[in-house]
Amino acid sequence: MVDSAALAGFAGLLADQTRAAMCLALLNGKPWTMGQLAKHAGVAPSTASAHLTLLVAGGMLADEHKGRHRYLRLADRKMAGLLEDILSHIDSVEPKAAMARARTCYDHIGGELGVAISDAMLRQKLIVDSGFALTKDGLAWLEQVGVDVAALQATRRTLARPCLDWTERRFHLAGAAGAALCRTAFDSGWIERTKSERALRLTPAGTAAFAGLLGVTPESLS
Amino acid sequence: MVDSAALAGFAGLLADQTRAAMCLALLNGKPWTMGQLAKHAGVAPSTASAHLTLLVAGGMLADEHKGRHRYLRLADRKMAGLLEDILSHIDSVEPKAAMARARTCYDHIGGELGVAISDAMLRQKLIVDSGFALTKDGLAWLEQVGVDVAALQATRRTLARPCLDWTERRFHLAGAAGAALCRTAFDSGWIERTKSERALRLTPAGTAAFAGLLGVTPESLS
DNA sequence: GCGACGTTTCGTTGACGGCCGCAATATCGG
DNA sequence: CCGATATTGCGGCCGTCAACGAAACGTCGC
Repeated sequence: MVDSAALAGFAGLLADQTRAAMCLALLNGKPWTMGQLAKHAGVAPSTASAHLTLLVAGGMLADEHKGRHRYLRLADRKMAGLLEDILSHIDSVEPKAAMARARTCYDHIGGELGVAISDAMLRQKLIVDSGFALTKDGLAWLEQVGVDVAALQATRRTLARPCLDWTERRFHLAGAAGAALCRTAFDSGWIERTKSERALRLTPAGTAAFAGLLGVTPESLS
Repeated sequence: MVDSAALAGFAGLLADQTRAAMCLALLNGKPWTMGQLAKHAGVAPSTASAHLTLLVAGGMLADEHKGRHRYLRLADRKMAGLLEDILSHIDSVEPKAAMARARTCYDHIGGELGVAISDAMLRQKLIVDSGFALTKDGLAWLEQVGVDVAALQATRRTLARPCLDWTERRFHLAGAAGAALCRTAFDSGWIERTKSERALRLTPAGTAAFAGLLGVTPESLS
């Protein structure tokens, strides 16, 4: 039996807006330094340091001292998953047009939606299994979607690569192509940001678009 | 920014031990009255009333006025599911700072440490397989550890019995001997309480002691 | 209607926690 | 070694919130 003190103590870690903001910032899976988090949360470094010490002691975060920096990240994937569970529950109070837990991972689409898209692209041989490199069909498909492939190839950035999602433990499409696809999805009104600035909502238009382009059905996202 | 406020607000509902105790009590799915919850949480009715109003306003609980009673229950099944998710995560995170998932089970040692100790005692025939009764060697071993066996036998309490651990689904030593062993371990500095008051931390001295007395190695606790 | 009981509101008290600035410590670059 | 940068520790201030008792309110049983 988990006693009330343990539950209250754990919840107390997130019950402060400053600490909550820090944990949310770390949801992208990348380590931040103490100073970055302090600035992000809008508090003095000394204040942030105390908060982060609390969060680490409470098992929410893990830290690593490297030189004069203290890098912080979520303790593990399970913690990231729990945070997202809580967030999705909070979000679910409002209209639930979103049928999937989707979110941006830096500049590309992550979460279940990202994995579903990548799965479908693999199935249709638009990308290859190893390294997620785009096939000829994949390049053509991107053009059809509305991406300026030539412009992408002009940059030095890797065109397509896999990115491991925290909670899904699955790969999804990243790289220049992933970012371009995400931008197109926004521009076309297929996805839009929720208030949380991190979560995505798949619009009805987006549902139709992904169904037509990839055969991704709403059921495959549940 | 807006998101962190929502998260902090929600977590804040559970961040108080009194409110946490109330929510835990409601996890059985049955409605409780205000007075019952007040007594259960150990606070005055006026205090409990304020807390429950908060929890209802925050969407965690639902209430229903019937006559002169106010019946409270979790808002919905999803909320109950979320609570259980959080609790299960806490269970796996709580002992993270310790080298083993140890905890007290009433007055004796439970968790992985308790199971490991009992396993070792079985292996060394200090207790018998059925009923965990102490053997002659077991009584001598307890004396060696520093337990006043004669004093234990003077009480009416069962000397040794098995206790089924919640999460391990394995038996560990309980009864007067289990309690005495736990007390000795505290007094000798082999184990100490973490802040959570429920989890235990095995000290280096404890690691050495259990290794010498039972051949229990840290590896067997992982 | 009249107590008995459960609940709520109000006002007060006291403790805890977040915040800052400043000083101290540790590391990196030159 | 020195200045710059990053982080931590220490006081002290201030707002917030949980706690209580007393009193008011509403309901039930007789």
